Amino acid sequence: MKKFFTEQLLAWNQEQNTRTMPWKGIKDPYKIWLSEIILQQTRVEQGLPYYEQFTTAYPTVQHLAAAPEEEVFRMWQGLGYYARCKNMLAAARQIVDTFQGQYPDTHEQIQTLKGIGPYTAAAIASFAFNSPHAVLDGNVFRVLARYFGIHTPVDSTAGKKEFAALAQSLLPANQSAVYNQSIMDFGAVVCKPQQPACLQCPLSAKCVAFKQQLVAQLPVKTKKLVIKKRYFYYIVLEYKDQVYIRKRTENDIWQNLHEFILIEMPGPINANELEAYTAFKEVMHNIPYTVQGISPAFKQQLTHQTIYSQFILLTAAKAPELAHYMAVPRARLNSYAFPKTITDFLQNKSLGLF
DNA sequence: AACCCGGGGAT
DNA sequence: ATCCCAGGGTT
Repeated sequence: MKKFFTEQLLAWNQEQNTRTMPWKGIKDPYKIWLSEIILQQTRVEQGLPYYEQFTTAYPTVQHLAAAPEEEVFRMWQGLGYYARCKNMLAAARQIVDTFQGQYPDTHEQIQTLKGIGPYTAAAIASFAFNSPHAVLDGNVFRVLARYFGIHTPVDSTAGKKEFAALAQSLLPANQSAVYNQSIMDFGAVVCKPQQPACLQCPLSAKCVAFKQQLVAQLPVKTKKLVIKKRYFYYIVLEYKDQVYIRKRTENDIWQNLHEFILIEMPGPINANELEAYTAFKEVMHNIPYTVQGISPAFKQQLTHQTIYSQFILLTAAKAPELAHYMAVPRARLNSYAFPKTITDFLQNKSLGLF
């Protein structure tokens, strides 16, 4: 069963796999690494333009390591999971500082880099160095759960161990790069999450889930998604063509991105009445201002949160003294990274203010 | 072990 | 709405 699996998978790859990606088949560990970080929990189509931008702007790890953090974050803007960006930059500097600019070539060393876990270490080790480590990503979990009929939840510790051992046992040690590439492509193209192409699948004859009609039930996941709602009211305070922003530093969404003066409310309010709230008065207590306008509400759906944002535009009558905020000329806002909901606001010309 | 972290496409 | 995407880090 295992031998059939590996043989058929490699045959499918050779005969039917037409999936193409710019990083596929390359051997430069730096570019492989960039692609892997960008693609963590991110679809290939979404990550593709970012990969092109990063490899163009930073063709080597030395270029990336020397880049200003703000510039790198700006390039990452819109891709999400911003800790990846922070860790990527840290890893680039690790490589330059402690590995003499030479990308580490062993699985053990690779996994010491920031932002590289079991999956990414195996991917780089196999793709760049043909090292015999099986990748275990969402595709692999799904393909193996179905083909072998495994009901162990993939989001449990026991499941991760079981699937990791199975994946490793299937890996032909001298073909780790092509095998790892094949199983992920196969999961993305044939053994898809919804409506997999079982009738064209070269593995279906021995696929447990197919034979038992359990394809839709596998893989098993236990965690349930809880989505909380949050209500953000942003004060866009201007003084002499400068706008007040700050970097988010809390353990919360959008860490290291920038924002305007935020007042978060426990529930929705009428933005026209924001001035009456204590939180607003505390921020604006000795700043004379006039209201220039109030934006429509922006809604952003994240995986675990729904964010409702509204922007109140104020002009200060004298220079505001605001701790923790910096005054930035409007024309220079584009050198800072913002969350999607704020870039949406900045691009909304209906208010005529930006 | 449980929880947190974005944005977007498909259904 | 719900799921899931070339997952990793923190608590």
